[in-house]
Amino acid sequence: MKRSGRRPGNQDTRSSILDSARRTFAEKGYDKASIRAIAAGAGVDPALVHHYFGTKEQLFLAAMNAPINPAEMIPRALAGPRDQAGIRLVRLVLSVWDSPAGAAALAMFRSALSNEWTARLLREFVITQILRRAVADLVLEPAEAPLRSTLVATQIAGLMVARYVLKLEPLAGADAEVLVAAIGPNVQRFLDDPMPEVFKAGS
Amino acid sequence: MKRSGRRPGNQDTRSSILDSARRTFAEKGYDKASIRAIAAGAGVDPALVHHYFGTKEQLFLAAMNAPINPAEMIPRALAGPRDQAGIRLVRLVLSVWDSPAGAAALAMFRSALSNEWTARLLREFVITQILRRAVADLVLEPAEAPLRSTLVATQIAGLMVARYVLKLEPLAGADAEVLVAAIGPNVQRFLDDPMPEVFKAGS
DNA sequence: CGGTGAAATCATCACGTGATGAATTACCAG
DNA sequence: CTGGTAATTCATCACGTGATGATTTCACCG
Repeated sequence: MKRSGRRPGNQDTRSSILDSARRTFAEKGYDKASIRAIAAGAGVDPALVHHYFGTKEQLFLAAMNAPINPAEMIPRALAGPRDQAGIRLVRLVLSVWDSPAGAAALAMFRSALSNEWTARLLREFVITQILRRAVADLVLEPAEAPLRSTLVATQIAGLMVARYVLKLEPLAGADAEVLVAAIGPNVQRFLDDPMPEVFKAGS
Repeated sequence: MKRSGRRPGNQDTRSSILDSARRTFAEKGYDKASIRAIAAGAGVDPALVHHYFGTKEQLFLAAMNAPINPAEMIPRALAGPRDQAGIRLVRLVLSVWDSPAGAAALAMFRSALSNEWTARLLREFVITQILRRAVADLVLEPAEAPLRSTLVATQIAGLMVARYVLKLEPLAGADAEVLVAAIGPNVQRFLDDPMPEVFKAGS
């Protein structure tokens, strides 16, 4: 009367595990997303998750690898008049995160806020791939690029926290273009506005 | 050969537990801050923590109650010329969080990013005590106050995330006044700048 | 028809968590 | 000196976690 063993049909369980992993990581973060919950979300035994992807870290990396590919969308933010880069940046961020494909990005972000090694992961990813590779190009004075790009990151991260994590109303339910129009110019000013003369005081 | 029972000396263990709780909550967040770790930080048995404060939630609330009292510092942000409120607000935030007393606030913030009920806690606290009670007064047009104040919250939250949670350099190590000068004006613009005409598109 | 390897499940293990109740000790009033 | 009460510790419990190894079943190929 045992019914172990292989189940008929489904040969796409591997990718359905990945889907469930992205969804679960997105709404719970890395720590609180249990392998059991991910397995249940895919209608599958927890051990099977380990069978396909080894450890939990590897599953997380596998879930993040495919959908996060900024190399394709960075040019889209750079193209166009330079004095509207801030607006384009905010619009790009919102369009990515509001789309279903943004679940993976949201997963990584939420995880980075509560877990140490995912935070390191995101930090290095954001710094090397986004800030230094894209935002820094928008800054005229190279010496100011590091601080200016982290200031931009400040506004973008705050938007994501308020809208997607804390869900502060009415901002969380606001139309994307309203936010683009309201926040974009401020991002632009982080890129352009003259820096205070206190600039040399670094660390 | 048992050495249970009461220890000599120390009658201030209760407050030392609270101290350890604030420190631990601040650097780990609500979930990852184990009662065992808090007890160890105070050099005390875990059961004693339950003895003084009942459940973990009650301990968290007790640890947050005392040091978070915005009623005293809100007037400080409101006083002064209205067109520099943004600068004063950023300066106030940084001064609070950079001080050792800011550990409790940091605890609440980090916890709100990873835990559901602490998020609700902070959300309602921030909305009712900070935004509606202070920031909203700075907005000229009352109808715009809700959105404008959450926009301000966006920038403030992003500053805290980047500086204290993700620790993005060079922003994390930057001098406070540099950030005040760079970010304050943008906060001010969230209060003053004309809103886009797309405004009616709410939820 | 058979058999080989992958897919899937079951039954655990070791561990850390929050929490509880009993036992032990120190302090203080009488 | 003697109770009694509060402070502190010990020994657990029940639970959820990530992970492993054995075992069973299916699919496919010859």
